[in-house]
Amino acid sequence: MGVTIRDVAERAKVSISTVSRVLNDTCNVREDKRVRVLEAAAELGYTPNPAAQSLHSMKTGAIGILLPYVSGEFYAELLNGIDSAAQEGGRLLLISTSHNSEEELEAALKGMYRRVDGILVMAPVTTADAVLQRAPKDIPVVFMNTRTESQHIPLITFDNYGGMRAMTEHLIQKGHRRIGFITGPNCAFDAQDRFRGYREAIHEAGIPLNEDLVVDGEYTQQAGYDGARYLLGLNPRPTAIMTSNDDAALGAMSALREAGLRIPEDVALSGFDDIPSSSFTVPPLTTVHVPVRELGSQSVMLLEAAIDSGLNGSEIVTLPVELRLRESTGS
Amino acid sequence: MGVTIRDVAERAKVSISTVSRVLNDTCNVREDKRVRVLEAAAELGYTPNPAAQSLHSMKTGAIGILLPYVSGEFYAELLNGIDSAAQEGGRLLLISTSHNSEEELEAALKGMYRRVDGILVMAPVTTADAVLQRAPKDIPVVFMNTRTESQHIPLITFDNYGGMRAMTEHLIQKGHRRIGFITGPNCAFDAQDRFRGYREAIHEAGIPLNEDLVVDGEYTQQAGYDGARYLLGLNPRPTAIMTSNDDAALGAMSALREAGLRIPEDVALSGFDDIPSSSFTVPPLTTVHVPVRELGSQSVMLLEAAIDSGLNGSEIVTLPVELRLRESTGS
DNA sequence: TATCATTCTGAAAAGGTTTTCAGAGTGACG
DNA sequence: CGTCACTCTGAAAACCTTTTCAGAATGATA
Repeated sequence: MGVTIRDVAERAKVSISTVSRVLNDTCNVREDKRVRVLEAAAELGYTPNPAAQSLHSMKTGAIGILLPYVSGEFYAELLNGIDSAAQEGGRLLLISTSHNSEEELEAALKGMYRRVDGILVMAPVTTADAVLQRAPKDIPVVFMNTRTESQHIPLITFDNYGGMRAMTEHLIQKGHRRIGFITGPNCAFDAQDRFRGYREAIHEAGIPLNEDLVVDGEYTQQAGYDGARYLLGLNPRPTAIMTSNDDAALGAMSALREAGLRIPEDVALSGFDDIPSSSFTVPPLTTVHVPVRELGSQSVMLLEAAIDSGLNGSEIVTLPVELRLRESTGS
Repeated sequence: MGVTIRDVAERAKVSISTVSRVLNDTCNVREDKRVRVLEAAAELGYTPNPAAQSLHSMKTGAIGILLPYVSGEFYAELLNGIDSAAQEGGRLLLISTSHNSEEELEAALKGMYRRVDGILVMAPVTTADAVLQRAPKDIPVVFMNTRTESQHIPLITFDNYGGMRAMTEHLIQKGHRRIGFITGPNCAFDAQDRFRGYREAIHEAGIPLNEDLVVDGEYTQQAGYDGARYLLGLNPRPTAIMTSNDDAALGAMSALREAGLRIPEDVALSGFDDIPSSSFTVPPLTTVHVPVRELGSQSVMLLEAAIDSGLNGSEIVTLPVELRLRESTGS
C-alpha cells in the first residue's frame, strides 16, 4: 500500500541505507545521490512509517494524558496549555478521559503503554502513589493536581488550601460571619483542600463552624444552583456564599438572582478557578485565579525533561494562586 | 528493556508462535501449553508492543482529531462525545489543536499519517475539499461542521442556517424590528451560515437590512461584550440583540446589565449552541440547541465505519437543531 | 604503479509481532 | 504393523526502519 523506503531507494537507484542516511542526514552522502534521493522521496511523497521507527528507536514521539473528565472552561484551558507545550516539543498528544477509579486508571495506563514516551495524569480522587504502583515502571509519569504521601513524585499542583483560606479571610475581613460553603465532590482531593482552607480560616477567626452552612456539592453549575437554594432557605440565611469553583458560583448566582437578592449587598458570592466567564458575570465574580494554562504547559515540560533525561524527576511544584477581588464580594 | 513475546515463550518453554496463538486465540493449542503460556505472560506482565503490531497489521487502533482550537464549554462537550464513542470502539485518541490555515492543517495531517487509522477534522475556515486534496489519500477522513463543494464527502454538520433563521423569525414574531446581530468570525463557515439565516429571515419579513445593526464579532465573551456595547450606543438602539453563539451572548448579557437594561423588557437577547451555562444565566438564555455530543460521537461512528469497511463513506449528515425558547426573549 | 588513507556505500542485523508453511506427533483403521 | 487423516507446533518470512560493519571506490603519496 504505502510507499516505503525501499521504493525510494529503487527509484533513486541507491540502497535503502543511503536513503535513510540522506533523510536523517546522519553522515555524508555524495551530492548527486543526495539530490536523487531527495527528488525520489518528494516525487513518491514518502513518509517514514512511524511504527517501524518506534520499533527501532523505542521512542514514540507522543505523550499521553489521563483526565478524570473534560467539562467546562477549566479543562478547555488546561488542554490548551498542554497542547501548546506539546506542539512546541513536536510531540503528539494521546488523550483519554473519564477515569476516576483506580481500575479505570490502570486500564487506561496499560492502553497507553509503549504508545507514548510519558504520561500526564490528573487523578483527583486517587493518590499518585496508588496510581504509580499500578503503572508500568519504565515510563515516566507526571501528576497534576493530585495528592501524594511520598515526597518523591513529580507533581504539579496549585495551592488549593491557601487560595480558599485567603478567600475566606477576605470575606471575614469584610465583616461576614455567616458564610455558607458549597463543597466540591467529596472524593476529590482538591475539593477537600479547598474546604480545609475554609474551615481553618473560619476556625482561626474564632467563628464556630456551623455545619448547617456547609452543603455538599460538585464542580457543576447545577450543584451550585441547588446548594445556593438550600442555603438561601436557611433562617437566618448566610450573608455570603462561597463555592468550590466558578462553575458552581455561576449556578449559585443564578439562584440568587432568581430569589431577587442583590449581589453583594444582600449576599456576597465567591468562586474559585477564575475561568474566563467569571469576569463577565454581573456583577463580576470574586474568585481565586488559578494558572491553569501554566499547569498544563509546565506539566508537559516536566514530563519532557523526565523523558529526555531518562530519570523521573521528583520535585513537587506548587503553583501560586491569587485572589481576584471583584464586585461580587463588594470590592 | 521491556518484556517481549520471546521472554514469554522461553519461560513457558514453547515457541513464540504458540505464545502469539494463545494470546490472540487464533487456533487451538494444547491445553497444558495454553495455561503455561498464560501463566508466564501474567507473571512477566507481558504486553504486546503496539509498534510491532502496527507494523505488521497496518492498523494502529487510534483515531486522530484535528480541531481549530479548544475553548469553552462547546469544545469540552464535543470532546466528551468523541471520547466516549472512541472508548466504546476501543480506540485511542490522538488530538491536535489550533489549526486554522490550510498549511497548519496539512502539517497536522502529515504528522498523524500512519499513527492513526482515520482522522476527524473540524475545519471551519477551509473547505473539506481543500483539506482532502492535501491529505494522504489512503486514510479515511471525516469532517465535522465544515463546508464542501462536492457532495461526496463524509461530513457531519448541523443546520446553522436554519437554526439562526428560526431564531430570527421567533424574534420578528415577537414584534422586534430593530434586531442587532453580532457575527462570529467572518472566516468561519458556520458563522457565515448563521449570519445568512439572520439576513434572509429579515429580508423575507420585509424588513430592510440595516448594516449598522450588524457588528463583526468572534465566538468569545469579550466580542459579545464589545459588540453589545456598540449596539447599545446606537440611537435608537435595537430592541433585540442576536449573537452568533452562547459565549458571545454571555458577554452581551454582561454589557446589558452594566448598562442597567432589563432583559428582555428593554432588550431581548439570543444565543446559539445551548451550552450548559445558558440555562443558568438570569434570565435563562433563549438559544439554539445544537447536539454537540452527538456531533462528536456520530462522527466517530462514521469514521469507524469507514475504517472497517475500507471505503470512505460519502454521506453528508446534517443534524437538526432546535430552538430553546427561554426568558431572555420573553418566553 | 603500488600502497595507504579517506570517504562512501551496500549488505545485513536488530527491533517485536503475526502468519504461513511444512513437519512432527497422535490416534484410528485396515 | 503400515498408512492415513488429523491436530499441534516450530521455523521462517514479512512488516519498515536505523545502524553497524565491512568492503569498494577515490585520491594522494612514495
